[in-house]
Amino acid sequence: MSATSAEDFLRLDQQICFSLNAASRAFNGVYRVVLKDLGLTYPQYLVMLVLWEHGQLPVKKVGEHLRLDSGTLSPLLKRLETAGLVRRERSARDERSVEVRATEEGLALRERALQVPRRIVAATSFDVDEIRALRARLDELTVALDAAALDA
Amino acid sequence: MSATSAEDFLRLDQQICFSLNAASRAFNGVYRVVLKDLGLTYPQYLVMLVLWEHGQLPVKKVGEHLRLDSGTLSPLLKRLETAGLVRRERSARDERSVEVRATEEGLALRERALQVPRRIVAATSFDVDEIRALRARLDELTVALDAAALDA
DNA sequence: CACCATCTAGTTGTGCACAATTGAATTGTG
DNA sequence: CACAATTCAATTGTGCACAACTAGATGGTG
Repeated sequence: MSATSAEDFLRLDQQICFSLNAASRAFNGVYRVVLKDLGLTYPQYLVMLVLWEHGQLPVKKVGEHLRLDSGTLSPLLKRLETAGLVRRERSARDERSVEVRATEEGLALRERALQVPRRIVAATSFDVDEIRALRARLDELTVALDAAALDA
Repeated sequence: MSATSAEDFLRLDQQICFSLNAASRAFNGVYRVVLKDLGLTYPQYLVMLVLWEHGQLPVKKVGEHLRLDSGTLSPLLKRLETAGLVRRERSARDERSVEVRATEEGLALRERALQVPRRIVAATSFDVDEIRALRARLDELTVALDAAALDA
């Protein structure tokens, strides 16, 4: 009778998912506010972070950094190109590949973006160690979930 | 020189957001696999959970439970109605409101859904206390982020 | 009682995530 | 070298999140 019932599990799992989902969307809300000045969405900001850090990269590599595929990246990069922040050029060495890099305008945006992270961290009300611990926990979770998704 | 630079903050915040985002999407992936048999997406499953737990509810209340607005719920509920799982009826007492409830088929689906949570919890490789602790942490985060989003 | 602010769903439009497919280029193997 | 398998980006289609707006119903106030 003390065995955990399906109902208990249901409540429990609902809450962890709700919590994760809610936190993710709450983050998104804060980013939306903070990034509005820069004219970027959160996923676009992530792409710019990757380009600022690594310079020119093929779409494939950008996708590996962000765990995104071309179905998401192609239209996103096209919007960034329309906004004048990145350039896409088919690679001469491997014609399958498309190299992406920030334009001058895209590089200039980095200066204004430098204040973003501080504002985000402040918004969490967590300190560095707390964030680190939470991140580690979430990464464990992701590894386990990814492994589980492959089985079924 | 020991003050945390903008670059450090950038790296840190990038990782917490990456981690949260990745975990959220990993959860989604597991749910996609597990819910495929039931013919539900994860958000649809959440709506059914609410209806199973609370019975008939106006769209507004469903949205409050899930933190979703009519822009998301209206088409989602329409899909569930097309699938024969819910019914929508404009309230007689308040014509602004639309009452949503599970059909018999929708209620029957609950039996098959009872096994879902156990599989999800198993996929996390976390035990009950770990999940509870993580959930509490995420809820704190959400509260802080929501509060911060209102300021700006 | 009349009118205005508010509330509720729904719609429209934008952007993201992801599955599935396509087409072209490349690589590996016989 | 030829050809089959693989790789990469793009496209198509579905579904969700959210902002902005519409239309209709309701309720409070002068």
